[in-house]
Amino acid sequence: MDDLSKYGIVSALQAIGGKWKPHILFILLEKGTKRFGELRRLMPEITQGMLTQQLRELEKDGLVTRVVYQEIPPRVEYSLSTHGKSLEHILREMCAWGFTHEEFKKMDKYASENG
Amino acid sequence: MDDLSKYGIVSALQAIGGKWKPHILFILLEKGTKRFGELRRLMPEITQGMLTQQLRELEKDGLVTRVVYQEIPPRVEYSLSTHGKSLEHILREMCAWGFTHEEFKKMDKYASENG
DNA sequence: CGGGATCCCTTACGATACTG
DNA sequence: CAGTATCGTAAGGGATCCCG
Repeated sequence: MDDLSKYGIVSALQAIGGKWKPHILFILLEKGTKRFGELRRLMPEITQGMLTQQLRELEKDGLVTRVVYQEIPPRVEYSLSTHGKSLEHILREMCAWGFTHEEFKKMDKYASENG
Repeated sequence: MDDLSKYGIVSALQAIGGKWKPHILFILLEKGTKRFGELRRLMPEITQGMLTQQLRELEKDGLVTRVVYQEIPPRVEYSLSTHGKSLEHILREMCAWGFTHEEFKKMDKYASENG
């Protein structure tokens, strides 16, 4: 690994970073194909506009596949692309590290409060 | 992995995300202990203030160890803590995935431009 | 149902000047 | 040398309204 390592990680962070993308990716990873409305129900805090925007970015990055069914009422389904699924291992590792990090911070706080 | 997976990843992203932290972590990972001025020279684009802020946050998160030598002129050395080193595997995987992602985007662009 | 458009706020980031 | 303080800008995120 050379001095340009950072560029790879910057690209990765742009693809999966932000407030909502990890959550969306995990849902599609764990639960498979979902409609727009289902995603909204699974993420009650997100607004319609933000969900649309995040899905568009994930689609543009090739991580999520969007399928539109020309029906009345309209139906749109989202799923992970093959490329998106290649993130599974890294997402799970980040998740695991994050949990140990939370534990570490609690212990660290305890240590600093009690010597 | 349950529905709360996202929390781990949010914690991880807060610890290593942002414009500068990955670069700082990679430098300390690859080159070992560095003084403040050395870090500045290795990252010419960052301002003093930002470097200080990012290092403080990394230190607060327990990823980076800061050692002050009471000398004139002052000397301060930064290095990865044991906990910080536990990020090595994940950082390298993110970096590798990021590079393949860049290649994917180029191919995807080519495909969309040429059928 | 699944959006798009607009406006607003907060946070991240950055430039500059000053200091023990 | 290794910071701190202040101020300004850019980007991310959010509320609301409208639409085929």
